[in-house]
Amino acid sequence: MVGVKVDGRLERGEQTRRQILRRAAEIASVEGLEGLSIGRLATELEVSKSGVFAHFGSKEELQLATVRAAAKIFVDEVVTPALDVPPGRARLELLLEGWLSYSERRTFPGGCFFYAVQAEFDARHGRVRDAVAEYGRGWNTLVRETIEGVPDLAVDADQLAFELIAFLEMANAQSVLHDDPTAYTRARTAVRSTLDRAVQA
Amino acid sequence: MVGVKVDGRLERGEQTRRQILRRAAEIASVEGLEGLSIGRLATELEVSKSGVFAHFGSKEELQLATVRAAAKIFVDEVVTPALDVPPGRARLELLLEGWLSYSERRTFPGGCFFYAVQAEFDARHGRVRDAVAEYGRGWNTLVRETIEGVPDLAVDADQLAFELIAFLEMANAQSVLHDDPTAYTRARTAVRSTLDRAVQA
DNA sequence: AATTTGTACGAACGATCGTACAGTTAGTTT
DNA sequence: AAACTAACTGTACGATCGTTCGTACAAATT
Repeated sequence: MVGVKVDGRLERGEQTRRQILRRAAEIASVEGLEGLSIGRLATELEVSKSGVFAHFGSKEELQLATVRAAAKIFVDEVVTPALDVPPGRARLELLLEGWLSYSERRTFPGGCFFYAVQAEFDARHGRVRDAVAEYGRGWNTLVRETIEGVPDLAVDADQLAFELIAFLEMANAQSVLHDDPTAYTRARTAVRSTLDRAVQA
Repeated sequence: MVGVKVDGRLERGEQTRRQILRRAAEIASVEGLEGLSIGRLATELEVSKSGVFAHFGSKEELQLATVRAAAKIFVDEVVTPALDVPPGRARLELLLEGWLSYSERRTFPGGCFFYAVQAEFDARHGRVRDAVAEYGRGWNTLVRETIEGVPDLAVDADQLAFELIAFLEMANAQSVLHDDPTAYTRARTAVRSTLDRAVQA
């Protein structure tokens, strides 16, 4: 039964909502979640301002929904492919390379969505910051646990996760700011040598 | 002749300007250079909005002046102390530790000013982004040249600078976002082991 | 066929944004 | 003492912000 009875109105609403959130995530990766404005979003999508607003009820809810939508894209692009291979060094390398590729191919036009919004909200207060921080913790945890799944790797997993993630974010930052794709090469070099060193410990 | 004849009006103006820019840099490190508003700045400093505006003539000029003012603080806090010791490993370590301390002690309330504004402007266009990118290049160059001043360190200086700076920025990001001071410990560990490994190469 | 439900619209609100300009005040020059 | 100058103020502007509300219309339910 593929064709479940579906309300055409709800269907249309969800589609509009998806379009709004996709565009919102794109804008936010460049101009930040505060740079997002409901009016601009409406103009670019050629819908009414109140139409956009009605989907979320407040700007804060729009920002939260945008973060969730971006997280879904991130998971699809980076996390899920890595979880498709068994734990071990291959999974770890796929996870890291997946991140670099996700950033490098500009899944979001401003580079990694979460790099942008973490830096934007890190020193603020409120629900958006809390949500962003929570996703950051989730990413840290995933990397750490993936490291722990690698045998013959008797190092501090937290420390190694810190260093590896640092390389990824640095590559994103440098490549976007200076339009310099070699940053990804440097990150790959750093990841490989750090991993090699950790395995022979 | 210490008491050079000075125009008291210009003197007062410069002092006001300095107060504006100090506060502007503090705000921008938390809320970003776009989060800065002339009206808010005026309210907090208890001066008139037009008084603030008159000092710069446009918001973009205020942003540029804020970046320059923050750069001066950064140089005073991080760069100058390191240049006071002769080139070599001691200077490199002082430079890196100076940065970590500058971030850790919250010279700017939102952590490193340049981390915040780089992430904010990296994907934009215009004079502010160009200025921020230029200071970023200057910092990269300084770290690389300081590395090159260390004897018995036959590694790719660009690569090493990439990795070391990555650790610093990661510490800043993690500590601010998660209110976690142990990020600095991790960065110091990473810096030391990376440096030790580079020196025995 | 009548009624309810959900999406989207248009107009308007108070607040705040950056900016403009004429006027006030205080220190400098003549 | 008069003329001038620089910092600063007060008021006002058009634009845009997030938000509210009443309405229009299509789809689903009765």
